Amino acid sequence: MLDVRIVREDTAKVIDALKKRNYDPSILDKFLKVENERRELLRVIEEQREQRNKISQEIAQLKREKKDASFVLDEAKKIADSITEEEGRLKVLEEEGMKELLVIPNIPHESVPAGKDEAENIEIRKWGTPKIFEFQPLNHWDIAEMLGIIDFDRASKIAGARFSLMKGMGARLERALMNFMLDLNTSKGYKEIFPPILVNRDAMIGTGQLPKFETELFRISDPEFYLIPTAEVPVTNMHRDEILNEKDLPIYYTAYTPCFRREAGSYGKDTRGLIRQHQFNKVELVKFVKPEDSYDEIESLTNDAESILQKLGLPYRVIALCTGDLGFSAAKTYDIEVWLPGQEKYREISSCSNFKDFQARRANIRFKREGKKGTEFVHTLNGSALAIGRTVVAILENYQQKDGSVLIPEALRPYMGAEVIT
RNA sequence: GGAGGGGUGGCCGAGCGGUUGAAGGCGACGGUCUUGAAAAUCGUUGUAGGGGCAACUCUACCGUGAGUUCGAAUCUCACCCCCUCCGCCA
Repeated sequence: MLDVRIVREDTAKVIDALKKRNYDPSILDKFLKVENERRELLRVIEEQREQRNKISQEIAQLKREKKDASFVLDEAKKIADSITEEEGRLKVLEEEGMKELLVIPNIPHESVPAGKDEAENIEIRKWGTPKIFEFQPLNHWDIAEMLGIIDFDRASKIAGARFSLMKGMGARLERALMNFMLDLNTSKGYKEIFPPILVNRDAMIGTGQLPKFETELFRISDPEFYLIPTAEVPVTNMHRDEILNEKDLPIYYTAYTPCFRREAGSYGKDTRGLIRQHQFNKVELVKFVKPEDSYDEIESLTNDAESILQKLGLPYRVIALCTGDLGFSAAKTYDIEVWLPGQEKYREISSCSNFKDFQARRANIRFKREGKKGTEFVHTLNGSALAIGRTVVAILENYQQKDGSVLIPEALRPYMGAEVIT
């Protein structure tokens, strides 16, 4: 959520940001209109309340002196009625305003390249060299099926399309990656968290999934809960409605969770294999930092995610998302894309974002500076480190051998208890 | 699922419907005392929004939301959360 003050007083800047994101700037019109009415009305109401409070004091005084108060009482009654009525109108305006404000996206940082869609994202750096195979490398689903470590047919029997079932060394690989990533992240100072994966509506609003992206989430009713699409949601919301101490910042968390996504609107995309699933595992990094540090922190967070790929020996590139491709809540995002020999393409395996105060404002996460009055919103960041299903894909495809077996990356062998999957 | 208890400021903990933004204590900060520290003592100590150059001032907030009232932390209703006991359960 943007600072209402900025929307009101620096409207041009917000319009500019919306245009860069391919949003229609007229979404601001209604908000601004409602907001002005709200402020005007609030002013009137506060004046009336002041009057009412004064009269109430008078009544109290008269009663204490056992004097007759009926005259002032009439007047008080009139004001009270008027206030009740105006407050009703105020509430409507507040709700309308909030409804509008919650669907306005974050303002991209000035360092974010301008562009209308993913074609205009900028490659920042590359690591590793895609291996030249002396045979035609296979897709991961072919490899996995031959090795008998993933069973898509049975997954679809028991759940449906876009689900997978790991078996034997496949299941072991999934678990090994989880532990490997968590161990590496915690060794860098991230505190391990294992949060609820069902959350309430307020949590989803806090990180920006709701109200705009309802159709991308799984929801259960009775009682109402949402399945998290990423650990970002529960972990960021840990500090909702809190005032943190300056000395506690920065806070670094890492969390493994299953993630659930409807993938509505992606029919026909990545229908085979592990790339796009309704349920997948992911290890996430989340940071709470002081505003002045957040752009350094996104660099180090991205580096931390990259280091996992380096340890696994998987070639990747880092790209900066352009303004048109940036997510709703993000001010800046780097995607890390891993090389997939089966597709001869780099594919997203991590997304690292700085949300600045956008989520903090929605979730009301503040901090207090030592010796300073008042509070400020923290900046929040997060990134995958990494999406586990896609890491499995990358390992199977990059480490496949001519005989159909798959070598285990060195760093993972202690976790796998094996050097190769045959 | 059944029965009961409870949610007040950073924390603990009071609070006859009327100067209660909220006693008291702890903690924190500042001063005095002390060579220094402790002890003692005095003072300060919530958040947000509005108005004013400023001193300052107004409004709201005692789990959440509705209601009663001129006036609600205090009364009524609904909901949420926490705790205890019973039942059930991985």
